Amino acid sequence: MLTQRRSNILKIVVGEYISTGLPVSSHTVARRGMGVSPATIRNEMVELEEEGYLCQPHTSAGRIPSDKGYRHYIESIMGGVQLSLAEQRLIRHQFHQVESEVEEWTRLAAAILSRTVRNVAIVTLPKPREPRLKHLDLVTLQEFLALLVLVLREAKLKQQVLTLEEAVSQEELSVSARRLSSACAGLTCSEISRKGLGLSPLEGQVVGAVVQIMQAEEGEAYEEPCVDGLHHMLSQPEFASRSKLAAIVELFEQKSLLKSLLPQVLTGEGVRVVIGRENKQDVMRDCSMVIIRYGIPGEVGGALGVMGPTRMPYNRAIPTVCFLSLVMSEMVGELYG
Amino acid sequence: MLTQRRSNILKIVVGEYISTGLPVSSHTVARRGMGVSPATIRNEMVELEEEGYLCQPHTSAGRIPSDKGYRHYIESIMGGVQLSLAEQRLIRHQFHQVESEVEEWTRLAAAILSRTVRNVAIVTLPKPREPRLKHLDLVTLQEFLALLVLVLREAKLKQQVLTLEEAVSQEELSVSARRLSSACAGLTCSEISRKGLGLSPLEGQVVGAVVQIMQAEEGEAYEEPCVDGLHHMLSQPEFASRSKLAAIVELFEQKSLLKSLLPQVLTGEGVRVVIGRENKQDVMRDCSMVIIRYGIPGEVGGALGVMGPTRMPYNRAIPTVCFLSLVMSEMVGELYG
DNA sequence: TGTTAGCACTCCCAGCTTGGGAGTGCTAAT
DNA sequence: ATTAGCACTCCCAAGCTGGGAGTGCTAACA
Repeated sequence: MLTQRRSNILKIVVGEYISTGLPVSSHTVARRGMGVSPATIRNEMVELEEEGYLCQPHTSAGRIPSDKGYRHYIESIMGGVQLSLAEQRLIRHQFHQVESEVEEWTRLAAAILSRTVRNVAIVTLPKPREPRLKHLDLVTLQEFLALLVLVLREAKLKQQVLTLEEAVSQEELSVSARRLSSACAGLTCSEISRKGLGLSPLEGQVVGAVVQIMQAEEGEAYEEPCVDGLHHMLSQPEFASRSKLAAIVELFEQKSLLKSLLPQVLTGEGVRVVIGRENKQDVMRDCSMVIIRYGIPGEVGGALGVMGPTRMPYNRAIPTVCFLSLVMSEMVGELYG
Repeated sequence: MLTQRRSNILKIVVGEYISTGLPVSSHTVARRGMGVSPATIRNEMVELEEEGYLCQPHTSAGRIPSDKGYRHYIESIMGGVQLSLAEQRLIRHQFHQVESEVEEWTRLAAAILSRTVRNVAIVTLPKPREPRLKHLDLVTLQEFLALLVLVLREAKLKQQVLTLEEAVSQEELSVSARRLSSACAGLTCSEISRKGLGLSPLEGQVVGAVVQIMQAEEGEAYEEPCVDGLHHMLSQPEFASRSKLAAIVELFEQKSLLKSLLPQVLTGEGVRVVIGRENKQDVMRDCSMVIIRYGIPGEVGGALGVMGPTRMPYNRAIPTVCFLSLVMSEMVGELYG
């Protein structure tokens, strides 16, 4: 356990380093109102370094927080900071503007998050744990082409073009669509596939496609994420090295990689902070993530979070991520009942 | 008009500079089989420089092509290079794999393009010039919430959540949907809005939403583009300066900016190459674009292209862009008849 | 015993210097 | 017209250097 004074020093070092990016000297800490001289601070800093909370880039430089230092700052020093009511109102207001379009939610969340934290934001669309069919429609495109439209329970659309064996009129398609739609409404993928007998060839084909689409939907833990704020990374001194930058940017472009990363990290509820070497990926050694789930547990949900160098404004990132999760959960709740 | 020899020299300088990124010396050109000594090459280079095809970074360096040099290379020297048949087959094959999903076409095109040219690729979804409604459906979500699903003529889906004035059953919704769907099928936005009289309040609300969605659809010249290969820029020496890089990345993240850029450039048919200072945007001063339209002229179409430093492999970029346009046009044609 | 002023020491870093080398333009000979 | 020879230019990486910021240590002090 840290003494009160050491705790204070750590707090100042973390705060200062996060805002300036430069190693923090004993003078700087003393000036931030500790009431003791730099020499005393130095003595304390030696202790903090020995206990692993701080480190020195080189002998005659100031101190910077280690991963452990950040961890302690977040868990024991920072406290449960929240967004101001004004900020909360503003965010809520922005969400109500795009209430009717689910896809816009994620974009908005990503935009807000990346802007407030000045780092890269990742937000996935909400995804049901067990997708159920709500409605199904068939629309003729050309003689042998029809468009299959699925509405999943969570107001999510899926489409696929079907190449038909024979020409079918829109009326026939509509009849089949209505039959299948009422037969399969509310069912899961596996329930539908069990029904797949005693149907006309056309209906068989449609059901096959439906099952295929829904299976693909079921397979993934998260939707493809929306990414915003990549450009923030360019201005960060920690990404000065080209190779590191390239590796990270590629990670974000290959959104499938991100998808595989989310489930590893997101076990359990609540906000999760992963700092520096706590990351499994080598590329992320100098990065931190603040991520969280949102949605209705066990029913429908997604993930959102922010990623940046370990020198990240956690006192902004954490409350913003938490609040966005809350708002998104509410919106999902309202829509999906 | 350039003499044959100067033309050859320009060709070698451009080719060499594109592949190495270093100023090209008279020795290098001589070694590439001109049959004359470096001194002769130098004399010619002085002429080429005076005519504005080449320039020198500094007095005692080799030459690099100017914008005018690239332009001449593309128009008079490069010739109508094409992709090899093997490459064409490979690309066609890849497209047939994702035949049924329009959105995948654009992603695939962007992936292929960015990979072959090793630069950033931009591909928009196909968009009808004058969207027409094909089909319409209403699905109840909750007591006062319904999902409006539009199928536009080009197999494009749109969705919107409607907040209803009163509770309406799925049956009633289906009846209204069927009525409106058959009444409005094949009509444009303005034709539908003219019909907007003598309807029930519910139907009025639906028609209102339909008109609004379709108007929004009509307003834009291009769909939001899919971007791939941003990471290629990081390895390019011309983006060594942080500020330039940041400006460009931001341009690509703000996809709306891109959308506004496309119509400016894409006037007329055929491939369009914009080199360096020919760009209107200051950020793009050192960049080139190779872009083209695809689709069915006057009916439905989109844009695709590649962007990178002026030192771009035009002899790959141009045929790839052209061929992708051809394939995408065919696919659009097949689907939309 | 905790705190602090003083001081020698460490080490980074920006700026300068320098030598080598790549490449040019010019000239004179072929 | 072409080219060998040569002096000249200019970049650039490497080495050097002085200043400065910051530390750890010591000894004095409350």
